[in-house]
Amino acid sequence: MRKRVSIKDVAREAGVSVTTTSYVLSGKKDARISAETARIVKETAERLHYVPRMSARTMINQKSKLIGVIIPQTGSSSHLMFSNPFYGEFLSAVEYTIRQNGYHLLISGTGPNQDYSSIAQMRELDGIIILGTYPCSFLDEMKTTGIPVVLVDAYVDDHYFHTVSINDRHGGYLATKYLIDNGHTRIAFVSEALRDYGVHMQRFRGYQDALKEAGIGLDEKCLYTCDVSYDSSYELAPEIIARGNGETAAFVTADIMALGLINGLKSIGVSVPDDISIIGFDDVPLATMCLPQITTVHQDITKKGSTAAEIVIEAVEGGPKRDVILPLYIVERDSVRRLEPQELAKGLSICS
Amino acid sequence: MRKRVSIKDVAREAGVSVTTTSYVLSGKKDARISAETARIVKETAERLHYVPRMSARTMINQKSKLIGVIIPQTGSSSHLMFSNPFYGEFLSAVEYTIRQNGYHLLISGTGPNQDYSSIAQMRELDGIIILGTYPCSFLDEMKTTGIPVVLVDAYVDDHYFHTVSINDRHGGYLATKYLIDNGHTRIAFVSEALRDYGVHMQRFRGYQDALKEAGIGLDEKCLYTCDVSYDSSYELAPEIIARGNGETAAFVTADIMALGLINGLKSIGVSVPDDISIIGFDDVPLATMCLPQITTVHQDITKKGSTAAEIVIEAVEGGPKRDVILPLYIVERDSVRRLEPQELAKGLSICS
DNA sequence: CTGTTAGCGCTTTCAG
DNA sequence: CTGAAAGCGCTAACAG
Repeated sequence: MRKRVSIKDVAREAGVSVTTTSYVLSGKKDARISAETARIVKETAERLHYVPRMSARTMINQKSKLIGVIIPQTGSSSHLMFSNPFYGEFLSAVEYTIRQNGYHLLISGTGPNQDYSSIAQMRELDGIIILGTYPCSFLDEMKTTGIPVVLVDAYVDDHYFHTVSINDRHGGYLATKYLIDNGHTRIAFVSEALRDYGVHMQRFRGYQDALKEAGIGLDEKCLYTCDVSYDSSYELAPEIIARGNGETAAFVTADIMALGLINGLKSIGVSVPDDISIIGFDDVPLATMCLPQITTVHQDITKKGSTAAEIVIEAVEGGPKRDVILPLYIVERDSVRRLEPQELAKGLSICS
Repeated sequence: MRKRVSIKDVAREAGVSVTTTSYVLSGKKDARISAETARIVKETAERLHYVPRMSARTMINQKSKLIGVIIPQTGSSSHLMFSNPFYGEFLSAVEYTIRQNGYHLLISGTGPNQDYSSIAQMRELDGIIILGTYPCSFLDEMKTTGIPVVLVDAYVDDHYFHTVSINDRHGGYLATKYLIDNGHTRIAFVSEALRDYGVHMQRFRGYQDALKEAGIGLDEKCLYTCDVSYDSSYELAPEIIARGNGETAAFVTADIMALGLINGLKSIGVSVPDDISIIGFDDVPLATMCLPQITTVHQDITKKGSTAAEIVIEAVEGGPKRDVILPLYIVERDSVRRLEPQELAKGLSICS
């Protein structure tokens, strides 16, 4: 391998100084360079396949043109959580938007001995997009870096952070209300373990709101917890039946979990929606690929990604604090059954 | 924001020179530094929250500790192809392995006016993992950068590139043979448009091999093409039926397509496996989340990712050329039905 | 065992 | 309109 061509080489070859070369190639507006010189320099750079090194530029500009994205990891293996298709779709939108603006994407999980603020500083990230909920200490560390951060799907009230989210509480309300409007009164709530500032907590509040509005008391026995994964919710199915609370419906706070539950239920002879109705959340493509197709709360994941990306970039370039809330609506499909009045008292037939 | 602390600050604060500081912090083995000095320096660095900047290191070492991954993009929107869960799982494994070795992941698609070799040089990537098939001109450009490249799922015979793959031809053979062994003789082949060096081409060869072995002639009318996406294969369903070739089975070269086809068929009243049997390829988690669960050719996607990652890292650090072929086997599930002898002549009942 | 110093490739005053 | 030179943060000879 021959040595890589530097700006010096271009300058020498073009017969001008490095300054001139730099001016031409970085397109400085106030550089009074003759058209002819500029042409020669550009041509020479092209001919030598000159590509400026970001590392050198970064040292000077204090700008790396790099955006970091933090995606939740699976607890067990600390692999990135791409098992939930939500993240792939989100990332795809972020990458596209970022790239259109001349940035690149650094993607990294964090291990026990490597905190992200170090990675951020080491790589001199211009901006960071954080997906999901993290301990306050983690976010405080991020603040000390001074790097703009966009929080996605986290309820943290701190002026430092930009946010993009949906109204999860309202979403939870809509989902639960939809079940109630379809005649259900015994409604299970299935979610990830509730954490402060987390989306599931908010969806739970919405669940409570709808119950309260309908005059239905909250029954702690109808609350279930599992990981946000297909397998975990699949395995939850027998427990729901075993507890025998007679739910006729369940609000499951992520489609991937809803699908796991539906299939888990199916595997023990319980049919959705015939025996129990299920409504999900997210509206990932998966929701229409299965049987029954999942009735769910729709959010625009791609839009969430592109919005987060736009906001970091704006922030990097000095933009103001932004907090965006994206819309939400119910998509009716086949996993919820209308319960007729006479069935109300019966409860889940399997348990009778 | 106060200015970021540099190695100079640490040196001054610790009362030693920058050299000493550098030696201590970058853990040079041959540095004869007194234990006491080392302790003080480390402590000071800690106290000042010193984090070395990679950009400066990169300039010196010519090593960025960055690995680039190229993921196929959707033709239409040039978003990363995360709609196929294959890529998420793959990426997840790469990221994890890379990170364990002190590298980070740069992920970027490429647009029309931004060729990847420029990105690679600009970011001074240490290594590159390329997923899928690209024009030779693209690969030739990569070669000129001198950066180690691992090709995943591409059949390019060039000593420059490391490769990790599976025996796609054998996989295609296994899949087709499985259908034949189950009594099928009219077998459709559904794949992405065949490209030289591509995995689908190889799988097609395997399809031919099995047909030939069984003395079944190749019928061009039974060859179908669509995008590697759920929607695209969903829409293919009516065409397969309309052509009226009487296939009793289909080998579909990706699970995501197989699922789309199954559901597309279902939507027009054709049942899998009752009316037509389908075998997929990949064994993504999706294959067990649907009904019927998809009989498919299993490959270990996570292993593929971690292997690719290991190979780039080895290559970066001067390792030899490697070509790894991962194993493959059939997973029997519910999308293939055994065809009884008397049904053989009948063909697809729908078309009769 | 530790300090001085010369760059790595690039941008940017400041002089011509 | 163009060039010389300083310096971003860090490492690695080379001296002491």
